[in-house]
Amino acid sequence: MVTKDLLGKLLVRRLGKKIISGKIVEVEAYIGPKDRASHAFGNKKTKRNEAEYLIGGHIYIYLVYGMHWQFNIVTGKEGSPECVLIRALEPAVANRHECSTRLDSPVKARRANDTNKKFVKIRDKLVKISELTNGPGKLCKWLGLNKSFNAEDLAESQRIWLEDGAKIKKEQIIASKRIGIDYAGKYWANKKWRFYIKDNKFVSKL
DNA sequence: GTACAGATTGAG
DNA sequence: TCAATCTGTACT
Repeated sequence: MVTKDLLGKLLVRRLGKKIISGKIVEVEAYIGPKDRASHAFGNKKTKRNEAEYLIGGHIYIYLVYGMHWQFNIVTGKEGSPECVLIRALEPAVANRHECSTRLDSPVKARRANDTNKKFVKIRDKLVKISELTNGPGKLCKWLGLNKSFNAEDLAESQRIWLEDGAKIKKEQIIASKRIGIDYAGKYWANKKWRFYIKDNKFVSKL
């Protein structure tokens, strides 16, 4: 399954001259027309979700709750609306002591061995690095993603792309229920299509 | 046209 | 616990 293969890969973003990246540590699969929780349930196609029908490797990004972006990677064939929601990243800043964001100039994180004690400054607020990308809305904010990235091809883009990272062992991958889709009914809501890396501090929820 | 719910987050 | 506030859908 493509979904699990994304775990451990590096999502790389170019912001001007700066390049920031994060390891994908949490994903959710949405498998198209049959999936009641998918935006493309019943082959539904609207202006919002039409990027989902592109060939795998494109980006599908949309807004929820009027304020948060959700970053998805399309995984299906053309016309086959399947995608993977990226729920959490482990930012490279966690290992490097440095960070840059579109929201603020680069700031050095406080040196500390424990990730939970490292901070970066965003809009004059200190944010725990471990709180930076542990949620689908948060990671989009950190990477400065918005509607303009919709339908962008990850293989062609000069501002965002994927790189291979450390391979994640099967034993390290946990499967669980997807989040926030109770409206889809028990059958679909209970599908274990959320995958995350065991013991990773950046996963949004246990 | 109006009403409403949602793949969330952060403040109080 | 709740407000923020965009988008598509299902109504009138």
